[in-house]
Amino acid sequence: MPELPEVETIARGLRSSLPGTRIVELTCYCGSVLAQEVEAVRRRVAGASFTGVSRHGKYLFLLLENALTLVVHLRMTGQLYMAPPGQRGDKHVHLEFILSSSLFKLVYRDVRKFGGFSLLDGSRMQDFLADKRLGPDALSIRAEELLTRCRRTRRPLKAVLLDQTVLAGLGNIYTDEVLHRAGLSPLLPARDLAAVEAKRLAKTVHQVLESAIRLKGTTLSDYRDANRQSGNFQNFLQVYGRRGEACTTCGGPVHKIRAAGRGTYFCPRCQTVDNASRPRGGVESGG
DNA sequence: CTGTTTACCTGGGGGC
DNA sequence: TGCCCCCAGGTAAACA
Repeated sequence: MPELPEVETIARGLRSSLPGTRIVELTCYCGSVLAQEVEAVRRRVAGASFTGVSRHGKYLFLLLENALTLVVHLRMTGQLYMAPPGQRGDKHVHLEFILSSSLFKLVYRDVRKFGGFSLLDGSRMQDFLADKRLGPDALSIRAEELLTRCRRTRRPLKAVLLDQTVLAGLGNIYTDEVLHRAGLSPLLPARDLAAVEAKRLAKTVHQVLESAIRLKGTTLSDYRDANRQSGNFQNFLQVYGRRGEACTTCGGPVHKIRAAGRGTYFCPRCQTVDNASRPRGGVESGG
């Protein structure tokens, strides 16, 4: 599941090769991965050069000349990678950008076809972002802002961290890993978060994401980077996918529950709602 | 407005 | 070998 570290890894991979290359032709094998009509997209991008690559949360932005932007979301199983121009893809390849480069083409592959592209012109970008109501990027959010945003709701922390309008970039895997390392229960009502906990939470978010980026993301099944390489962070997961195994902190068994509609892994001993280190009921002074 | 549930889509795994 | 069923989950839409 591509989350922030996976999307960032792809962005970095593309950024080193894509800018400066020109789109010669767009071949579409499945129209549903394009938000707009296929022929309209083909006509508009043909001949345009890539100028840059950026990211916010799990959204990837491929910048083109003439203030055109291709917004990409990989959802569950989307892959965006460079491949030799002559390489033949399988039935899950839905989009191919034939480029001016003789070295590679840009390929979109997606087994479940949840993800896809939207072509926007400069004037529509703000509308797009406003419509998504994306929160601040998880890599740069500050503790004070995280605290403010958490205290707006009684929903459990798990649901709040997954909510892209609160914080953009965390998905199911990294949310569980962050909560475990921060010693916070996924079931804790976000409104009850103490300031000291928000500080710890923000710090842990940054640490986990940066560590995962260094290791080029987590590959459990489908994820591959822009060069089709697997990530390595799956070897460092503390709780995700480890039901019944020993907690790396206390040795107790990792539990799996359903929270916010998602499979949620955590250690009830290390991640309690009644955490003695957490000031309760607004007792915390200073405010 | 808030919070929860469902649809989208396909492959993989268990049971038989 | 193969059929049935369920599960995985990011987001949007539908729902209470």
